[in-house]
Amino acid sequence: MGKCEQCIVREFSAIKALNKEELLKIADCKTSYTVKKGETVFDEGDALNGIYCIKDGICKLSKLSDNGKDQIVKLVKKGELLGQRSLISEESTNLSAVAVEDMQVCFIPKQEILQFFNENNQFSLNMMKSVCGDLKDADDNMVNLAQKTVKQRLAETLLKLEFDFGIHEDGSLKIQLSREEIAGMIGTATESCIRLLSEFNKEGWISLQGKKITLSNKKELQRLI
Amino acid sequence: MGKCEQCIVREFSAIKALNKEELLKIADCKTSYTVKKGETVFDEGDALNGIYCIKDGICKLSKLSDNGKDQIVKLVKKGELLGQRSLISEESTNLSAVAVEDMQVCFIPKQEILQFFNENNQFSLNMMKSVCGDLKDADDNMVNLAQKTVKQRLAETLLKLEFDFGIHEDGSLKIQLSREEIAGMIGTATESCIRLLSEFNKEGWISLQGKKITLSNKKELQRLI
DNA sequence: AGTAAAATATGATATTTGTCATACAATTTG
DNA sequence: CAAATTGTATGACAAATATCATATTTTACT
Repeated sequence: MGKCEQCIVREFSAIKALNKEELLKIADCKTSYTVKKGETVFDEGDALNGIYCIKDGICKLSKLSDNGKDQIVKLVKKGELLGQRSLISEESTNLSAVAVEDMQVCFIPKQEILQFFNENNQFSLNMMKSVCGDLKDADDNMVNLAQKTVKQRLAETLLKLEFDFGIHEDGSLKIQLSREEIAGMIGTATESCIRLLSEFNKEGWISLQGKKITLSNKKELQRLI
Repeated sequence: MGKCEQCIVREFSAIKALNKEELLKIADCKTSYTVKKGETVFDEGDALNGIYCIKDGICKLSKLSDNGKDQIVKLVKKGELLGQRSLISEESTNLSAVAVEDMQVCFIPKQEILQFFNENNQFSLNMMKSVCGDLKDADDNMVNLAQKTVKQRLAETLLKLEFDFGIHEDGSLKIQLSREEIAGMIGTATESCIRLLSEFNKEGWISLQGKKITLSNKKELQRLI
């Protein structure tokens, strides 16, 4: 079992504030496992008994709306943590987490984390900063959802996906989402999303080959926003 | 100058974790002042050198969208703090804060707060919880904006305004917002908002007398959602 | 009080977006 | 491998919402 010292999560999350001793502690109590694409890490309403470190893969945080559609609130990728908000608020989750690609995660029990909060101030501060970052993103997102057209939101989302997750050698987006998932991110009907992707394709701004999306004219996409 | 001990902000915010000594410290360095309705506490992009305690009044946190409309992200009322996110993230603000009614605020310099973060763990925890609460609200709001109709959002917002700010003896909402502000909360055009308010009025679900709004059939409003 | 400015209200119309129907392609399953 | 299921695509239409125009009312100002 890994000692957490080399873990990527240590580079990108609040965990980086932990010292060797503390790392050994979580190495000792953590549970590692795999979550296959499409499988659920936790569900809306679940009470979490700890947080998840994402060693590899990507998952979507989403919430089911009354109309039956799943709104994707955030994509979380390797190096990041999952479940902090619920742990801090001492509430059950308001979102569900489902793997968008195969994931490697480690579960760390609540007690350990709470102890770090009490003993390691830098850890608390890092965690706070991370939540604040999420809050800022959420605020920005709210404004986009409220004030921008679906077309603008799609263009912005595509650019953000490329920025956040990168591209393959052939130029296509590394992250592969279904049309339904993209629609769930921008807050529109799946059909509208498909239609707009086709339109972008016809305009030559993107190119589509199956699930693969390549942004071929980012300037034009940027101009839309 | 007050000693902060009796201040309402101490009841409802992270400040409640501070002991007498710490309270005296902020009492010593704080600046109290009044912000008139319509005046700005801080503007999007401002670098804040501290946080604000709201002793009285209400303000709106909003963000200007590219289309020139102001999206209201949150209403903040007496007892709450303002500017924590920017302080923690060490970034300039992403939102502007404008008084919706006359406010009494106290400004506490950054250094004091940062010191409390280092020395008072409960204070940090409280602050974290508060930001997490904001994050949860923002997530919920995102889903509403993305998945619900304007009509549903208006109904929900009206109910929430009554819940959060209460009613006068005559039953009308204590908080008075312009139609434009309500539109900015639900993310729609001012005209659409006015039109729907008229419709709700005709249906007998609410009654309008100038800026005063009374929810006369909350069941029906609830049913809409 | 009287005028200007701003906020509210409402109609007419255009645009955007959602919904339903259907076809086809891709993927999964037995 | 074939059948069934799921995902993608597109058309036709309906519904929701924005925009523009124009009254009317309220508020602010000297």
